[in-house]
Amino acid sequence: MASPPARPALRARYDRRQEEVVEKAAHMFARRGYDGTTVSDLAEEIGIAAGGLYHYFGSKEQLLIRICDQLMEPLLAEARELRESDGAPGEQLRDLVRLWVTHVVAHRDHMLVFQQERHVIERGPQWRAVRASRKAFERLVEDALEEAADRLALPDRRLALSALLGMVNHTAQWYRPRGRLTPADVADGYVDLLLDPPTHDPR
Amino acid sequence: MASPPARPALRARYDRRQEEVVEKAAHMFARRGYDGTTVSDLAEEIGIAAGGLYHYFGSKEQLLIRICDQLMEPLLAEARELRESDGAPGEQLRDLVRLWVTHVVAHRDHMLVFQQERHVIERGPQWRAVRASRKAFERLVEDALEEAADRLALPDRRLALSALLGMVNHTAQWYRPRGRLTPADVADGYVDLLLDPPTHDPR
DNA sequence: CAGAGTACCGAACGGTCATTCGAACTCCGA
DNA sequence: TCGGAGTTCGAATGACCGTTCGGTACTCTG
Repeated sequence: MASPPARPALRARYDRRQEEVVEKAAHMFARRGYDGTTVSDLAEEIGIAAGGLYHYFGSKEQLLIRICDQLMEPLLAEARELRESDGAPGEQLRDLVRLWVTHVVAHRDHMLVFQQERHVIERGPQWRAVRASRKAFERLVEDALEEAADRLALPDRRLALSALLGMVNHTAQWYRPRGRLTPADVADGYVDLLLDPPTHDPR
Repeated sequence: MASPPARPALRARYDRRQEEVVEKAAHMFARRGYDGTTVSDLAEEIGIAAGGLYHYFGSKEQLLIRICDQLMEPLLAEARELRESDGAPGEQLRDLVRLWVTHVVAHRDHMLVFQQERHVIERGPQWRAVRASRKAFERLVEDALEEAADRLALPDRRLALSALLGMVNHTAQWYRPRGRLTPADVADGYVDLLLDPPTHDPR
């Protein structure tokens, strides 16, 4: 991998191209799998020779790391921001899940890759940052659940957390943008499952 | 791949060995990924030379197919049996989810492989049977949800189905047999989330 | 114990793939 | 228009891996 160009005018183009590679790679990895996609396949999709890709990335694995980073880092940042904002503590859970589902849906390919390559992510020191991001985010969700504990439909909070993680992550596998549900609809559905029905409802 | 031995006395040993290969393969595939596990790795784990494995399996992919088949076929069969049994129609959902979670937990490695290699399963005619099993099973779950529709906490049944699929499948990723929750506990938790609280409860 | 059927070995093969690298080309800045 | 930084090509490389196959040792059967 070459270092990025020093001249600012060229730097922009370089960054744009690099971004294109990440995006196309995420799409192909999601469809055919990481190992099922050769560097040549990817290069052909971009429109350059295989060797040319290494101008933008040091290795195939670094590309994969970048995909996962781009997924987790902004999500974590936004979630932290939300957490520090004021707002009814009980309603933070709903906002968090909305943010989360929206993110998953907006980066479906990244998410599918992230899930499919779990075994790679779990091993190796080069994945430490990605693992830390995921852990930190899950911790935020856990805290939000804790704050809504008195309204939780499930006595076991660990189980509630696992259930929520399962539901939201699985969303990447079935959600279609042109469907009838918005990401917020989906998120609200999940939260409604987790929380007891409002008490002001007389039967 | 050689044909199985004709002599019955040897057939038993052959079958046992084959089963051992499937089990060990599922375990390694779950941990290191399908592509991350070489045939030599697997052979070493079994304790024979790489070539020797081909005595029991035609190819690495056939082995993967077998793993997925062994996961889905018994599950589908048991689910169908349950469905045809008598029992309160409303309670079939709970029994089905219990059966399902128990199965997922008992075959965690198979399940993890099944999820991780989704992109392979979706392609190619040799995977048709596996895809059909999964589809049929999901259909059974859908029907059970339908029957419990009047007690569902979520108006949107498709969303409820997706949520349930997400929760249960995700269970393979966190459940530990030595934990404090039994599979039935977990299953009941999921069902409790999906169903409205019982109406006979006076506040 | 003989010999057929069975299990496994171990070396080799063919193919694929990530990665490297020097040359060639493009295009910006002066 | 020129020089050089930046970009891409294309061929080569080296490693790895799934699979094959002929031979060997083992085991059950009669």
